[in-house]
Amino acid sequence: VSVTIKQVAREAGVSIATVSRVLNGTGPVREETRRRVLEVSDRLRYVPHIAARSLITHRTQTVGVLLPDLYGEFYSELIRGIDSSARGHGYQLLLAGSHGSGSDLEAALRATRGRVDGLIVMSPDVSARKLQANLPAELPVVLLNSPVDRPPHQVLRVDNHGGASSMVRHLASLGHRRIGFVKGPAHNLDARERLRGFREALREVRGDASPSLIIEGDFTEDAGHRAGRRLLELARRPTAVFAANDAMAIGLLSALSDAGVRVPQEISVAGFDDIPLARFTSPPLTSVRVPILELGSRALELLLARLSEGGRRGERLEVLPTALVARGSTGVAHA
Amino acid sequence: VSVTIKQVAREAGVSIATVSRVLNGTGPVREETRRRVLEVSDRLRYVPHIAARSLITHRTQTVGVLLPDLYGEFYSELIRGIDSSARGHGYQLLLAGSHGSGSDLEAALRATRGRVDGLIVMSPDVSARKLQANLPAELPVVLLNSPVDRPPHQVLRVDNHGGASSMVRHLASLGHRRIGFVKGPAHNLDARERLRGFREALREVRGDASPSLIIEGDFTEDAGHRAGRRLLELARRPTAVFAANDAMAIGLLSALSDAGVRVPQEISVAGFDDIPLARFTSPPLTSVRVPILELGSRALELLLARLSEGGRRGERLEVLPTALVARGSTGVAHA
DNA sequence: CTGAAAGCGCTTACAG
DNA sequence: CTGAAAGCGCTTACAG
Repeated sequence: VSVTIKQVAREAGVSIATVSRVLNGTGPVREETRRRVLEVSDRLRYVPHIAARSLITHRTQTVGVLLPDLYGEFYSELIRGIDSSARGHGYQLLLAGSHGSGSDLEAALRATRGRVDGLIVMSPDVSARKLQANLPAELPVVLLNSPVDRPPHQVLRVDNHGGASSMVRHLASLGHRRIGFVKGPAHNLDARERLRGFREALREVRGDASPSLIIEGDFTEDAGHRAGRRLLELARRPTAVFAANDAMAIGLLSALSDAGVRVPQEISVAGFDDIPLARFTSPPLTSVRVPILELGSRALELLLARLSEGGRRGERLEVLPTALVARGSTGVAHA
Repeated sequence: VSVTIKQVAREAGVSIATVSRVLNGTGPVREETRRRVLEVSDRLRYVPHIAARSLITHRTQTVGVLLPDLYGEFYSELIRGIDSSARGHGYQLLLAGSHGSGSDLEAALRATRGRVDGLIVMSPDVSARKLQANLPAELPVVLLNSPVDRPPHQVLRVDNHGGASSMVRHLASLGHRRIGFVKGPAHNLDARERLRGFREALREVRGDASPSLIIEGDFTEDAGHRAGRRLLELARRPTAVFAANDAMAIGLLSALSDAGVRVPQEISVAGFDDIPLARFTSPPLTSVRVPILELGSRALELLLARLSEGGRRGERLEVLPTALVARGSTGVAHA
């Protein structure tokens, strides 16, 4: 169907080896020959067959991206970061989402054999051991927010703990001591680290550590909404609520609005991630900025570095800083 | 590095042809041979090299997905729909976003040669002619919301026109006649169709057709915010505003909230897309439901159908219906 | 039921 | 500077 190198060679009156050399810029070629080959190749709209090439070169110019899920703005930003960086370096993206269960991850991993040069894997939910067992040893891998941190894998993390702590300190500086927290999924590393940061900082500022102030959640708007209702039923309401991600904070805002509770006059609300939408909730959401786009592009860069590394070993763990972004949803504690 | 079919064959004491037959379930094989090959292949953790296979079979089990952009919830939902459907059928996704300009699209298209069995292309911004010229004739293609509708390409569309009209009728039924409209990007087909639906329905209900009620926009929250401010400066404010997508409606809500204008008491606000977040704005956003997830999964199914079609020709244009979802952001006209 | 061989579209030593 | 040939890891007629 498509035009092959053979046709270009015949048409240009040279061997396929020469065509290959011209197109790859390898080896010496007479200028006139070069021009002729290029002219024919353009005219025939020849595009090299990558699969054939990669069989020999062992390079596919493709990066596999395995994500636990694809729901929501977080992932689209992450993918955007990876994609824009990949594009810049001439790489394609093979995407696989929703490997919720371990066997899905394994299947997705297997399916990438021979089609990618490296892997970016985000798997905050899977146990470290399981992950280790499934990762192909021969492929460079960058792990995002993963519980694994031993070589030979590069790990890129977000400073979840530090971000959560600084939010608590921010709230404390506004006078809050009774602070509700809406948790993320129990097996999710990000969620656990955020909870840990919350707890430690709360102790530091001598906040109220009542268990009733900590509500279950799963990172969805719905969970935030439910958590909001539960918190409102408390005998002693918190003066502020910190949700482990923005989606839940948005659900929280919605529940408070439904109940006629004013934010931040009666209750302050804070989130985590600082998704693009956070600026546009009412009131605008105070959050912890996670450089999602950068997380994606940096992951790709680390992977490319490993690809060209050739055995050299560098840092294995990199942590991206977070930043507190104070907006209208947090204010001084009322009572 | 990886184990090849040759190693499996040697280890199992058979020819590579036999290994191939066993693994693909083609051709007759003695049960005992079969078992032995399977045992060895499992033990060695053999995974066939897809690139090598696809060189012969001309099938890659991969679908290329080309999107104009990756920003926001719309795209993550769309990708999620495509991905979940692809996974179910054993297909991988090769993703390329942000082909804003025509040459990017062409580059992205070329890069897919030999690595995909078919293409899902969303390109509401590019002119029909340009698109036609670049699409590989030999590859099955499904076009999403694209201006092209002539064979041989399958086109899947969302009923933008009908959705916009029904929103106008909804607003009219609440007594609104002075309705502002925030446009999407000028060259975007979805945006144009929504505007057209708005205009036609507005005429139907004898609404105010003042040009000052139609504001420029580009589908971002920021544009919605700016549009909100502009509308508030009008001598005669509209009693309702219809944004061409939810992101802009959210920006609008934020601008109104900043200005202390109550929604829907003073102004009704409506969006388009019904992204997951629309339920959680305050007040919850009235919108037009676009089945984004279904758009993605349906696109993949249509593509797969074309792949197995073998020359048979079916419907070439399919339009997914939209649905009005009335929530708290729209109410009866005040004055 | 099984194997030897051709061939998919490329790249790359090896000669010349 | 250029070409013939080997080979990447597979699949698939063709024999037997």
